[in-house]
Amino acid sequence: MKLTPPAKHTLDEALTRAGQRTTRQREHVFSVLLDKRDHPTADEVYVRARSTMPAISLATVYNCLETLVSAGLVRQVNIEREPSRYCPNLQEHAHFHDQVSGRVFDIEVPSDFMAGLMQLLPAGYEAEHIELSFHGKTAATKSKN
Amino acid sequence: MKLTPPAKHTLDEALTRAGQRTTRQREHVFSVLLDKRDHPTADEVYVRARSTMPAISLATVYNCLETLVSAGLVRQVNIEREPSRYCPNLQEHAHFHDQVSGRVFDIEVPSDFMAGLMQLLPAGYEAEHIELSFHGKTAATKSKN
DNA sequence: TTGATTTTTGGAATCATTCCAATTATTTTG
DNA sequence: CAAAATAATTGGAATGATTCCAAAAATCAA
Repeated sequence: MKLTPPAKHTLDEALTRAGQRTTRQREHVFSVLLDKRDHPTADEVYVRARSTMPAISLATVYNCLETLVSAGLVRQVNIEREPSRYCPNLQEHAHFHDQVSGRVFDIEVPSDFMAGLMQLLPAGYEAEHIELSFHGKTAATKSKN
Repeated sequence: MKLTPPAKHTLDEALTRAGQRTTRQREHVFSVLLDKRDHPTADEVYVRARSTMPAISLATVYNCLETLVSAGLVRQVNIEREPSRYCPNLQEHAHFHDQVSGRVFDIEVPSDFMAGLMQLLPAGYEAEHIELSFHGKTAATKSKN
């Protein structure tokens, strides 16, 4: 509901670096994402954001998310053509999409591993970003994001 | 424009196995995909299909593509929330998305490699399908798909 | 403060895709 | 083969996530 000082600092700095202002709404949307580390859609963020900022609009949520993404603070996760999801986990990682519950889980990937994937590329291809996602079922869908 | 006998056989068999009929339109859409091995969107398939079957409708193209995908003959490729693309390359492979031209290229992946990726999954996660895509630029965007 | 620039906002617009009900094609059965 | 049953095609309407827009509000710069 409220940004911790270091988070606030990260936000301010990233926004400034991107030439954007820190606004109440951007702070709030960022805090919503940090607060519950799952992978909410814009609409879910909207619902959560409104619980403590009832006047915020959906358009603003979209705007804020886009700003946060382009400032490099948040990652936009697209799974099959479902609504985009947003996650504040910036560490390079893969995703697991539970085909039953629809939920998305972060999968840690050794830092050098992704780099290794680059070897697959023929000469002339320069990837600046790799996306790796698994689709299947979880034993029980036990954890919480 | 016309299915080769082996392709026709593959199609018939896969459709029958899936409990679906072989129709003129399904054959045609399949042939359109085989004819030019790029990664067309439904709309592009529609345009190509119409050039030799002017009466086919967009809804039918969507239906046929969905049928072919579920029959396991065609792979649906989703890149960032762009319109779905379709590719008849069934071999396990990755994709490279050229951020400049928007084009998608197939990237071959050693057959055992994908299996190796499974090791990244914690216990309890069972992936039945892995998606790997690279996003970046190509040296010159020289090839043709 | 004044003006200039950004943001926010609600609603309209967009666009890929799906849905629908009617027609047409294909298969099955008698 | 004809008739009935089933499935596929079609055009247009509906959907739903996202973007666009123009006006109002907030923030910053001078």
